[in-house]
Amino acid sequence: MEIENNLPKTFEPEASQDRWYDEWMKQKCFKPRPGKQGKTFTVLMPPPNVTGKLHMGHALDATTQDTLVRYKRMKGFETLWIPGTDHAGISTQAVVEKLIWKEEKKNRHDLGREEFLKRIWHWKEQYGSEIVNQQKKMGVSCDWDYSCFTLDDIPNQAVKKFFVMLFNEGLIYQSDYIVNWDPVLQSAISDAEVEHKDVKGFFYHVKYRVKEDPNITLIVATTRPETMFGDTAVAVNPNDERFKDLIGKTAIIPISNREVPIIGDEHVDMEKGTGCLKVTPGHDFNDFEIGKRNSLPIINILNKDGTFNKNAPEIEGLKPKEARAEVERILIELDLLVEKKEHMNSVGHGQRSDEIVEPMVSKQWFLNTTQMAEDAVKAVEEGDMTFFPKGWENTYFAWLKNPKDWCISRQLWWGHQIPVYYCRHCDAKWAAETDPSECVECKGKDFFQDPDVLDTWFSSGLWPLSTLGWPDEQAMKEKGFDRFYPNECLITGFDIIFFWVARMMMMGMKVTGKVPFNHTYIHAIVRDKQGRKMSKSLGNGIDPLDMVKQYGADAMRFTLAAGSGYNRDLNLDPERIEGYRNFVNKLWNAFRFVSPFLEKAQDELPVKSEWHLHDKWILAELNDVAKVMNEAMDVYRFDDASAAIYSFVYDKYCSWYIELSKNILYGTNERDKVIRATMLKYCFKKIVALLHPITPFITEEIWSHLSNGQGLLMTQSYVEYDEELENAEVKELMNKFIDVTTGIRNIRSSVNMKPKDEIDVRIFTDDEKLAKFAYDSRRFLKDLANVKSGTIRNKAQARPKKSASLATSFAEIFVPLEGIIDISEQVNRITKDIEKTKAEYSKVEAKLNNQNFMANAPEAVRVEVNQKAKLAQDKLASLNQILASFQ
RNA sequence: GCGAGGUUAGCUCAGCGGUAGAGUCCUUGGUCGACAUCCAAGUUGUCACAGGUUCAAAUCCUGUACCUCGCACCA
Repeated sequence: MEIENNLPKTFEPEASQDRWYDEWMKQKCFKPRPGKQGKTFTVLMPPPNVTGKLHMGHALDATTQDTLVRYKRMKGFETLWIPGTDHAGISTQAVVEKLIWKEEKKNRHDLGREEFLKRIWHWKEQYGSEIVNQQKKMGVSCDWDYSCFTLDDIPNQAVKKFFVMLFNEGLIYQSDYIVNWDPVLQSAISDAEVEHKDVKGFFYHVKYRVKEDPNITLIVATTRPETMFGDTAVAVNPNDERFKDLIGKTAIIPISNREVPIIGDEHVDMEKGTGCLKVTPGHDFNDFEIGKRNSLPIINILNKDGTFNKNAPEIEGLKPKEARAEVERILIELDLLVEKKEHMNSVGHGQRSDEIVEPMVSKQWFLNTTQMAEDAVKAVEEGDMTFFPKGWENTYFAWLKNPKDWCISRQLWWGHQIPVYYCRHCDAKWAAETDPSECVECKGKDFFQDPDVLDTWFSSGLWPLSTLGWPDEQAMKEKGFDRFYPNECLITGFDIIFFWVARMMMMGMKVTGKVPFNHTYIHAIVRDKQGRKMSKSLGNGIDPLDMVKQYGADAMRFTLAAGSGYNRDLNLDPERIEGYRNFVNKLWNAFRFVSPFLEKAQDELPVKSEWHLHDKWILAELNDVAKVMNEAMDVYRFDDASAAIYSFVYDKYCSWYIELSKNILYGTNERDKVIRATMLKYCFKKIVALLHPITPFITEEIWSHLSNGQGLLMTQSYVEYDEELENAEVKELMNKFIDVTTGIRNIRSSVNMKPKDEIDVRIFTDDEKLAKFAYDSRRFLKDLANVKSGTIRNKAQARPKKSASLATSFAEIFVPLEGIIDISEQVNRITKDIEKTKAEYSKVEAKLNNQNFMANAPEAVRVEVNQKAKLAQDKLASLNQILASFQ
């Protein structure tokens, strides 16, 4: 029979991807639709930066979320996936500033705030949607109508409302405090944005004279001698016998010769350094605390760009590194430097700028998070929000159980300007949700808004609320706030557990009293195949769009899903994507095989009495896969789900079911052909449904050929486990049949037979069911192992002499080839197998002889071990039979 | 310093009390109507190390070594 097939030989992803994405959009498949569960399912996409380009982390985010969302949608939940983008204050401002500098050699101050912001908005309109288009290439099925930008009207309102609320409660306050100052951004940054890196530096021992007693010099140890211009005390431990008497006296700072008090403070560690500490409250976190305790003055010696100011005249205008060298030179000149030795120092760097941050005292806005943090901890402890995998709650707790006030002001222009107003006339200071027209106190018109903007994470923290319309009541109604809040699940990486997850928890609970989401699934960080972080400097980045182009979005997605379980690293090797591309193609070709027979297939399964054993078997196996996949998806084990369907498609459906079907489909019995075609089609529909959440494009493509106008696959029901289809007996029988077939192939291979050499096979078994089934299946054995003829007898019968042979625990297989085969080689094979089987047997035998085992092991285990012993014995007996046949 | 995770086949990883698994790689053999992005057969492991608990340990406990990652400190 000639088969006509105009389907391409390999799956062509690109055309399929665009076509189906457009179709899904056209049919509004991404919009929430009430389903049979009668419940909603909401997922919030971590909003990528508008400056962003899709990287592997995003691709993983997109894959896990889209897989989950498509799954839940098919399960019949009213599913909403909310997309959006983040204004990402610091990085966006930096990107645009750099661009303007490159093109016009102007900085933001040259342009002025208003003009600069106009430029950023312009840039955002032009490039900000790039990442969205890239997400679409990956097939994400979020409801784009919900899409939101953190600087849109509603998020703006949310930020102001929340700010004013907490301001009026006294939780947001302004204070002169020592903060991490990023000299490149010229802004304060939060503790969380500081990364500590080890830097090689020096330890300096410097002489400080004592005014009251010229004979005494104090040796002060420091890593930063240049900051001595900001010293306002020298501190020793009050219990330190060496220096006790000096407390209350006066030290003279080198170079500037300024006089400062010598104080006692418990913070000073007698063991460390020289036991004498220079105190610089303006530029060191610990010293700031010492200063507060001892009412020391603060001297700021740095400009906003990190250079030294006029309070350090000898090094004014220098950068810290140059200043240090200069101070060192002067100290040597004055013979005040006692010692300089190498020292590894961990120094704070700005996360965005990668520049050394300088502790500096300045007026900033802080949010007191003590109570909110406590509530957020409690919510997880009491199970209102659960982490998957659970271990990540430790990271969450570590941050929230030791809350520090959060510095929320940034000296930037791009972001939410702090809604606090100052009256020039009467010194009033107030927070307002809407632009005020007059001073709240004196009704004067001469007031101004605080120039700072809020930390990006302040608006991100309100994201679960603002994306659903809060605080605008009309918008909340339209977007279904009451139905979709709390979200069901948040999916993100562990690096932003405290930046984002913790803050959403705190802020969401503060506003609504309810957690913003019930689950947090923390996925892995994508690394290169050697486990290194992907970075520009290493050049080891893998561009997801390249991969999509090369292998298709489905292959890319399957790879990421298969790598996503409860692991924290995902080491990605492009070869793996290639492997899964092959899988996608395998599926395609399986479909190509089935497709010519679809005409014959009926829509309904035939009555059970017409099911062939193969049919019962494949339906039972398919049912198992459905069970595994449902269970795995529900707990975010995308790896288990992927593995289950992968092995089903390859090892069950293609290798056996399709192969066994050929004889029927190319045979003469028309009724059998119809049944088999129907079964193949039925299974294929289930396979593509099961796979659809992971590989949406090819499955939708194949479905379009199978569906007979049932609509799109993505709107179909997911495959559920069905107890009726369980069939342990059939599975056991098929497995034995597979073992026999494999055994025959094995024998063929061991004697180097060509595939086209036909053979005669003698099978000996006492398993009557198998004997009957194998006999009935003789035409299939011809196809599968080129068996021309053979016999099936019970083990009481005599074995053929000198045959290539093999034994399982339930059958012996002989292929008489006397004269052709190398007997000694066959004897070797069998002997080796005997050794192996003996070893297995002695293991179980030891258990059975162990009285403690028999007394303590559970019944089920004992039965199992007994069975194993019997199987091993049976196999041994068979092997010995075979060995005897060589005599 | 505190905390979390890891160490299983050459590579990438799953398994987390009852006979060591997958993919990939490798070896051998295969062209005829699904697929060479394929098929068949095969090889591959002191489950880091040392103790302990248990009838039974890759799996639980303790310790050691090495690797990752957080957090803190750093005069």
